[in-house]
Amino acid sequence: MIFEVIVDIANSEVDRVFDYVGVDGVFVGSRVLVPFGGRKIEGFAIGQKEHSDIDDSKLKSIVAPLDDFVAVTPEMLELMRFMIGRLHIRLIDALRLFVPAQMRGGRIGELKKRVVFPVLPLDEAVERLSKSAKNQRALLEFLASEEKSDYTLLGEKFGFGTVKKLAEKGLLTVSEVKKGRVPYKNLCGEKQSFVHTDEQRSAIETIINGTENEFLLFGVTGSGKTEIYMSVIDYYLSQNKTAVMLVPEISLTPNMLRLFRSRYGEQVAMLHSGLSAGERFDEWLRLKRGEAKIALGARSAVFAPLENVGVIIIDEEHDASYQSESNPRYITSEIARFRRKYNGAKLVFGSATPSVETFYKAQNGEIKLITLQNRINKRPLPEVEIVDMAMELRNGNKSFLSDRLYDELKSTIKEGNQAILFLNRRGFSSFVMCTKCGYTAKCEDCDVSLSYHADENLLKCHYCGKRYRMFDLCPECKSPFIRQGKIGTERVVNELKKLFPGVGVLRMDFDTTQNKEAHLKIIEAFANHEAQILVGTQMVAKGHDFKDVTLVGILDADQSLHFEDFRAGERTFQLLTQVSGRCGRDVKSGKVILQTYSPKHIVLRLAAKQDYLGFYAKEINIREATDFPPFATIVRILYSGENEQNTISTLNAQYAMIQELRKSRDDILFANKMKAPVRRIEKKFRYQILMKIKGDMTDELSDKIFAVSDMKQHKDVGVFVERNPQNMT
DNA sequence: GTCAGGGGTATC
DNA sequence: ATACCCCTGACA
Repeated sequence: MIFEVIVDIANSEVDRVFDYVGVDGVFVGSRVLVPFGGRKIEGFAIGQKEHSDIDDSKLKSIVAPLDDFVAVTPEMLELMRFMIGRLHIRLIDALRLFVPAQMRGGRIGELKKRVVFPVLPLDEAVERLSKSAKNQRALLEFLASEEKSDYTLLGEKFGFGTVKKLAEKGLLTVSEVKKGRVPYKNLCGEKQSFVHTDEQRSAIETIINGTENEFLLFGVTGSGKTEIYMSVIDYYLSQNKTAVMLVPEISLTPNMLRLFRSRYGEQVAMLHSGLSAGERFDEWLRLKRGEAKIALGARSAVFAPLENVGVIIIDEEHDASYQSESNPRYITSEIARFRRKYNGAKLVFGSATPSVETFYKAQNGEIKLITLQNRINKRPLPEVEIVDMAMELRNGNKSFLSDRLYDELKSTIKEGNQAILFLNRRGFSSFVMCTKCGYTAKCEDCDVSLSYHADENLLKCHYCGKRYRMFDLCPECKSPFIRQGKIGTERVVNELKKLFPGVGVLRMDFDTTQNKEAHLKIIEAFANHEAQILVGTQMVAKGHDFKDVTLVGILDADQSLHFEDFRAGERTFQLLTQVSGRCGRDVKSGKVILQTYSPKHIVLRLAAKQDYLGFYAKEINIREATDFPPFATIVRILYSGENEQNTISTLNAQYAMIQELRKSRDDILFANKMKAPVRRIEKKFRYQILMKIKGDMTDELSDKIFAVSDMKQHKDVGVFVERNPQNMT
C-alpha cells in the first residue's frame, strides 16, 4: 500500500503529498517517520492508494509510525481541506493545529516514572551484601518497610550510585510505569444538586429536542447559563456522545474548572495555555483515547481530538480571543460549525452581550434565539451611576478617583465588603514626557510610546515587550521635569495604599499573571478576603464570581470608546456590562460607579442600564447605514517588512492588482491603501490595504484576493490577509 | 591540483 | 528546510 505523506516542514515548496510505501502499523491519519532528501523527517499520512505515479526507483518506504495511535481522524483530515480553502494556509499548518505542539519532534511523550522492586525477600538479599555496604542495606530495609518504590526518591535518599549498584547485582529490578499528569489536581469540590428554573428547563429542552442545530443563549450575567451548558452536556454524555466546551482564555477561572471537575471528575480534560507542556499532552491523549469525554478549554480546544461529538458550546461568544490573531487566522465559530455538521452535533453560543454579527443571525433565524429573562433567585442587576470626570476636574478633584467612588470605597471597606476597580491600562503610566522640550520616550523597534513600570523602574514597550532604563533627567534636554502619562493599574494600587492604609489591595493584569497559575492564585486570594480591593485590566471583567463584591469602579470608561475601529462601541458596551456584572452576585446588592469624560455618550448610557437590545438596535442601524459587518465583510491585507521601500513597493504592486480586480466586479465596495494604525512593530514597517466587500465574501472573491496576496516580489515582506479582523493595530 | 563557499535544485 | 550537487575562485 502506498501512503500520501505531508512532511512536517513549514515551507510552501514541500507542502504537498509525497508517496511512500507503507509499513505495518501505519494508517491514514498516522504520524510517521519518513526518509526525505537524505534525512529523516516527521510527517502525517493523509491518504493511501494502490499505486503511485512516482517511479519505483525513487519511491522510498516509511521508516515507522511515530505513535501507537492514529493521531488525525478522518474528520480532521476533512477539516484540514476545509481550512485550506477558507484560510489559504498550508496543509502542514492545519495539521499542526490538530496535535499538541510538544508532541512534534519527539520532545514529549507520556511521562514515565521509574520504579524499583526488590527481587528477593529482605533477609536473603542482605546476606548477599558485603558488610560495609551500609547504604545498600538501608535502602533495601527502607524498601521493605515503606511502600515507596520511586526511583528518584530512593536515589535522592540513598544516592543514585547505591540504586544502580543494587540493580547491577540483580537485587533490584527497575521498570517504567506510565504516570499521568493531572492539572489542577487540588481543584475539586462537592457535586451540587441543582433545581432548574422554568426558563432553564425550557432552554435545555429546546437545545436537546429542537430541530434547529445552532442556538444563541442570550441571558444577563447570573442567569444560569453555565448550569444549562452542563445539563446539555449531561444529556449528550448519556447518549454516549462527547462534548466540547469553549471559554475565553481569560475566563477559565477556578470557578469554572472546579464546577466541571466536581461534576465530571476525570471525564473532563482541560486544554489551555496555563498548563505545562506535559500536562497539555496528557489531557490531549486522554481525549484521544476516549478516557475523557469533555474537552474544556480556550479557542484551540475546538480542535479537541474527540469523536462522536454531541454538542459544542462557545461561552462568552462575543469574546475577541475566539479569533486567532496569528497564522492560521481561523475563526473558532467557523471551525465549530464545520464539526457540528460533520458530527450532526448541536452548536450553542452563549453571551449576555452577543456580538452584533451573532445577534443579527439570531434575529433573522439563522441561529435559534433562546432568551433568559431572569437572574437566578431574581437578584436585581446592580445599580450603575455615571460620574462626569470633567465636572470633578472643574470642582478641583485632580485625582483618578471621583468623590463618589472614594466615598463608596470607604463605606465598602468599612462594611467589610469587597470592591473591584477596573482600568484597562497596565503599568504605572501610559507614557513619560519631558514638559520642557516635549520629548516622549518611544520604543526603538515600534512606533509607540513606552509605558512606565514603577515596580521594576523600567520603561516597557507593550507591543514588543522591549525594556528600557527609566531616567530622572530628560535624555534630550537634561531637564528634571518629567511628566507621567495616563494612570495605569500599578499606580492605582500605589495610590490606593496611600488613601487606605492597611487595606489589602491586589492587582491582576498581564504583568502579575506571568507565572504558572498566578491568575488562579490572585483570584483565590481575593475570594479568601486576603484583600478588599482588586484592581485589574479586562482580566477582572470575565466570569468570576465573588459573593462579597458590592462595588465595582470603572475608572476610565472612555478608554476603548474612541478607537477608530468599527467595533469600538460594541467592545466598550460588552466590557462595561461584563465588569458591572461582577458585583451583587449573591445576596448582597451591588453598585457600579462608572467614571467618564463623556457622560452623555449613548453607549455608556445603554451599558449603565445593561440594555443590550437598545444597544443592538442602535448599532445594527449604524452598521447597515455604513456598510459594516454583518452587512459587509472587512478585508485587510497587511504588509510588514524591515525594509520600508520593499514593503511599500509590494503594497503598491498589489494595490494596483486589487484596483484592477475591482473594476470587473461590483461586490468590492471600497478598497484603499494606507499606513497601518501602528506604523512599526518589532522593527517592521506596516502598511495595509483595507477593503469592504458586500455581504459575506464569496469563496470565489476570497480566492482572487489570496491570488493577489501570493504575488510577492520581495520575500522579506510579510503579506497577511485578514477577514473581519478583531484588532486593527 | 585542492578545497572552501555559494547558488541552484529536488526532496516520494 | 536542507542535503547535495556542481561550479567558481583563491591559493599553493
